[in-house]
Amino acid sequence: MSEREGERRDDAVPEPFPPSRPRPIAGGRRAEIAAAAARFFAEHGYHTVGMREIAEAVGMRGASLYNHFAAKEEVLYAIALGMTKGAAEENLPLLDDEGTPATRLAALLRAHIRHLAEHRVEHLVGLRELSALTPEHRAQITDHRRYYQRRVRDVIAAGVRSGEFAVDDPGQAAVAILDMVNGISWWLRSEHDIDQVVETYVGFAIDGILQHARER
Amino acid sequence: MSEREGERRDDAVPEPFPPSRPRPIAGGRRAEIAAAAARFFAEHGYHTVGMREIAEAVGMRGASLYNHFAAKEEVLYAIALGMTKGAAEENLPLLDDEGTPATRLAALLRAHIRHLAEHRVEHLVGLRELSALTPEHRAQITDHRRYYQRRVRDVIAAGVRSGEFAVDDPGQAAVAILDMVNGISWWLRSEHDIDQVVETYVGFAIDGILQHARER
DNA sequence: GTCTATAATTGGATAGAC
DNA sequence: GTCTATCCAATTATAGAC
Repeated sequence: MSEREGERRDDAVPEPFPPSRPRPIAGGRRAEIAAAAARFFAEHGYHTVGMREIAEAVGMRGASLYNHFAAKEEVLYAIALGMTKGAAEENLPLLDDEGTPATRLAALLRAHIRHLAEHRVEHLVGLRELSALTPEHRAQITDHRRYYQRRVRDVIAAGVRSGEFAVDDPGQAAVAILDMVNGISWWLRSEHDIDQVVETYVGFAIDGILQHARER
Repeated sequence: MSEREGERRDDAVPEPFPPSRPRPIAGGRRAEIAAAAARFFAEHGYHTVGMREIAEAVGMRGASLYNHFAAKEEVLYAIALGMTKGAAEENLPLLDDEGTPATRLAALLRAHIRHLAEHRVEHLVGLRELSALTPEHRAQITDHRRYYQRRVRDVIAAGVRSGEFAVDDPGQAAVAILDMVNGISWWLRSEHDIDQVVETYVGFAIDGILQHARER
């Protein structure tokens, strides 16, 4: 029920994720192409967008794209990877900060929703176009998402043990919360007040689903 | 704060949805084709599945499909419509039954999740392949979903007025709840215990997000 | 209503000059 | 690294016999 020493926590980081580092998406032309492609993919769907269309958006001809990506599918993979792997690397460290499970999870969710809002199109594409990836690439993306989900489950489980949260199945709660917040990328528009959305959803998750003790 | 007469309720059905009735999806060959297509679309994505593949699954040649559907996109439309319109027609009447907002919404969510579990592939396709529809068809589907969402919002608002629920923004709560439960279609497998999932999620929504008074 | 055959188009990817 | 030109494969949809 109490934490041990303040150094180790019972939801401490499990095996760190394998150091696969295919190629950085950030780095000039490549990033520019991926960003343009993500916008088109999000609006019209992966298969209806042609290489020529993407090329035109960044001011080159279709054939020139192959100097930056070996195939169209590689563009999609870069987008999906930047979203899943990127989100994991930027957000998950917050779970290792000081604080109770409730404060740490709240921090993660705030970062998660903000990340999702900033990379809305990439998120949408990464969620929706999984079936267009090669089996190998799809497996990579799925692994990253599973790892993320497991970390959330673990901090929820820690909160249940400490008495902060009251749910029967931390794994199911993690899935429900992540599906709920990821749903934001489907309807978020620039008109929305992000701060408002963030606080509302953190409340839904922590005070709502996880029944964070609110009477004391 | 109290209900008027027991006949009218303050979340009573708004304008009934327009009686567009393009063609019944149920009815022999057409339904068989749509069902097969839905399975393939869900697994591999709309654009990677060919008419030949669908035809083979129902024991005919690709060209013969055009005796039942005018185009491939019409198959997708039939699937999406059967899912959105079908769900609305089967589930929404539960909101007009007797009972408090909490019991009526719980009944709707139970039916919603069961409907989603029984038509899992259609649900997945209807959620994911919207961008492959013609603008007109996409607008139809979106209208149905908006109507469904509005009905959920209204019953939540009624629950807030009656003091059963405690949320600031019923519309936002409706979106969050529907995104959460619709997320089920992404990971549900036949191994899962549906009854368990249903009760867990109804709890997340009613007792959790909506903070249904649980201390009295 | 199903078939065979094929039209018509699209779009990913490559060759090779510059 | 970008271009022009082109190949090539895949796929929706149609024509017309049965």
